[in-house]
Order: sequence, then structure tokens, then C-alpha cells
Amino acid sequence: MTSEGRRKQLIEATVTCIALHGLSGTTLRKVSQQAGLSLGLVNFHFATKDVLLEETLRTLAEEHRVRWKTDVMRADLDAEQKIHAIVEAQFHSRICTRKKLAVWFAFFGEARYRKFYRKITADIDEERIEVSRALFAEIAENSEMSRSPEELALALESLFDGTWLNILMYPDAFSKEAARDQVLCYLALCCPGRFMQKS
Amino acid sequence: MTSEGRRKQLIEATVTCIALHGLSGTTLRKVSQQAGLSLGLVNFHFATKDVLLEETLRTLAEEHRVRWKTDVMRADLDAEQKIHAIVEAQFHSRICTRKKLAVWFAFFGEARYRKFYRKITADIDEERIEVSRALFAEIAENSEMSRSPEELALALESLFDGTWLNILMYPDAFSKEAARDQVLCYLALCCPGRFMQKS
DNA sequence: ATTTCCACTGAACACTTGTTCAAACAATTC
DNA sequence: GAATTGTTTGAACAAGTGTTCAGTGGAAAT
Repeated sequence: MTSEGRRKQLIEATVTCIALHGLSGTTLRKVSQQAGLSLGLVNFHFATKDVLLEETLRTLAEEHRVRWKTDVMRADLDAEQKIHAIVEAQFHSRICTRKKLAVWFAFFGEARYRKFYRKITADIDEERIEVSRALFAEIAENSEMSRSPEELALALESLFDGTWLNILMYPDAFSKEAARDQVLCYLALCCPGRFMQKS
Repeated sequence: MTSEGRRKQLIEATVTCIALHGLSGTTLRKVSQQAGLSLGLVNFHFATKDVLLEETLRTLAEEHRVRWKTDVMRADLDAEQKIHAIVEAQFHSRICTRKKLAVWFAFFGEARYRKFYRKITADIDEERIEVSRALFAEIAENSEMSRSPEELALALESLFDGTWLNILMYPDAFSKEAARDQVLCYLALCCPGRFMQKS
């Protein structure tokens, strides 16, 4: 198998391990076992364990970024539709899986890895917040809104994180769909006449 | 020193360690060092490391529970004021410290410890959700609301978690006060004529 | 056919971990 | 003062960690 292929295989095994055993429980032996490969191979493709973890997080972050960015770039969508697309991306069935949520919160959970997280996704997070802030500002031009675009963008991020955590902690009580509807419902309250749901 | 006092001392040291080094980085040696005591003493007062971690989380959960429960029990407050008290408790300066937030999210972060969390705080969480659901139902009797009490209670929990995470991750950009105002602003949107802020 | 290169293996190493336990200490009781 | 009880210490131990590295295999290049 190609080198790039092996790397992806190992990263996938790492995601599975983190979801099963947590970051601290994710040993190189378990990762190699999960991938059906030898221990030494991990260090061959990733200089160190930290590099493997960094690459794993980067993969997830990039995957998420591509998902919302493609719709935001489309010229045929208006501001409301683009915000809608960002919300959809957040709860997309490929993005919002229990396994991947477990990885995100694993990095949130420890001071040491929180630094990794900031290093890797600070730019991406900031970009998304800035984009949605601009989109809310665009919406605000045409309608009276009770909150500033800045506040709305930040509140949206908080809602994303909070619903993600609830899906992770209580998967039986919280579904992706319910979470998405919850967020859209909130946006509908803030932006009169917008984000009405069909149902 | 009394046995109970030592336990508290060790739990406090554990909180500090988790905030500094994360759950996996919290070794019994570091805890004992942080407390200025010997290694063996930790195992003397807590049979095992897991017990120490459980007791640490239980202490934080109980502290939080007492904080909102006392106001909710008061007969002289109405439903709106009680919900307000729950929000205030969530962002109280004694509850919502970076150190303690770090502990909460440390337990969220790993599958193994997530089970600890559920075991210890599932009842408390459920109780708070049920209480706020009932309070929202009371409010709904007297005014038209766009969302059910059930939905509101769950949305409130999501907002709590999301804002907590943002305070932990980006303490410079998110303050306790801003988070509280954000939550109150949301409640004001959902409950017409209520939760108006003075400023 | 020989060399070169790359992917791969798993034993070995130094190190850290949670836990145990014999010994020391301090306070109280007899 | 002797004995008993409950704390406290830190050395010792087995288990598990990330990383290294000499060696294997096989395919492409010479």
C-alpha cells in the first residue's frame, strides 16, 4: 500500500481508538492493533505520537472545513442559505458522528491537548465565526434584529458546541436532527421572517 | 489534621492537577506533590485513583447542585426568578472558574471517564432539567411561547454547556458575564416580556 | 544478478505509572 | 510507661508506556 494510504489507515484507527479508550487510553500498541499493523510502523509514518494525534485532529478539522466552505463559496446562495449550510454542515451525518465528536471533546478535555486544538483549528474557527458574522450583518441590513451580528455568530458557536456535547453525552436523548432544528429555531427567533422550518 | 480535612485537601490538589495537566496527566505523584504530602497518603485516604477522581467530580457536582437548589427552594421567588437563579448559579464566580471547567470537560473528554460522569451527575442533571422544565411550564401558563417547556429546558442545557466550553477554550474572548447575558438574552427571546435585562 | 531503496517487523530500552507494604511517627488509652 | 490505635512515609514492584533500531522482505533500478 502507498505511504499516503497507510497514513490514512492509521489515522482512522486512531479515531476509533480515541472514541473507544480516550486520548490517554490511546496507546501506539492499540492503534497498531486496531489497524492490523505492527507497532513500529506507526513511528515510521508518524515521527512521534503527538504528530499522529495532531494529524488526526487536522484531518477532522479539514473535513469539516471543506463541508461548510463549499456551500459558503457558492454565488447562487444568499446569506440566509449560507448560514443554513453552515448549520447543516455542523450536523452532517459524515461530520457529526459519535466517534468524531469523541475526538473533538478528547482534545477539549485536557490542557495539554487544548493547545494542540488551538494551534490547529484556531484559524478555522475564527474564519467560520468571521464568515457567519459577515453573513448575519448582511441579513441585518434588510431586517430589524434584536442582537448584533457579532453576538449572533458567537451564540451560534456556543449552540454548536453545546448540542454536540449533549449528542455525545446522551445520544439516546439528543439526535443530530433535533439539534439542528434547535439551532434553526433559535436563528428563526433572532432573525424575524427567516430560517422558517418547513415541517 | 482530621481525616475529612485531608480528603478535602487532596481533592483540591486533584482539581488543580487536572486543570494543569489533564486527567491523564494527573498522576498520584503529582497530586501528592501539589498537596505537599507523601505519595502513599493518597492511597491511604482513597482506596484507588478512580475513587479519588470520582470523589473529586462528586464534590464539584454537589457544590453546583447546592448553589441552584437553595434558590429554587425559596417560596418567595416566582418561576422567572428561579430560572434566573439557575442561570446565575451556572455562571457564579465560585462555580464557573477555569479550574473547575477544566475538570468538567476532562470528564467529558474520555469514554472511560464519561461513564464516571454519568454515574455521578446523571441524577443531578436530570433533576435540574426537570425543575427548569416545570418552571418553564409555569411561565407558559401566563404567556404565549414559541417553544415547549421541554425544548426550552434542553436548549438551556445546551447553551450552558456551549458557553462553558467557550469560556474554557477562549477565556480572553468569552467572559462569565457575557455568557450569562447571552443565555438571558436567549430566554428573553423565547419568553415574551420576561428576562429583560436592566442595563 | 546485484545493488539500492523503501516499507515493515517486533524485540529491546529506559522510563513512568498505580499500588503495596514494612517501618516510623504521633496521639490516645490503659 | 507500655500498649494500642490511627496516620504518614517512601522504597519497592509489576505492568505498561513511547521510542529506537538491527534486521527482513520485496520491488524497482542499475
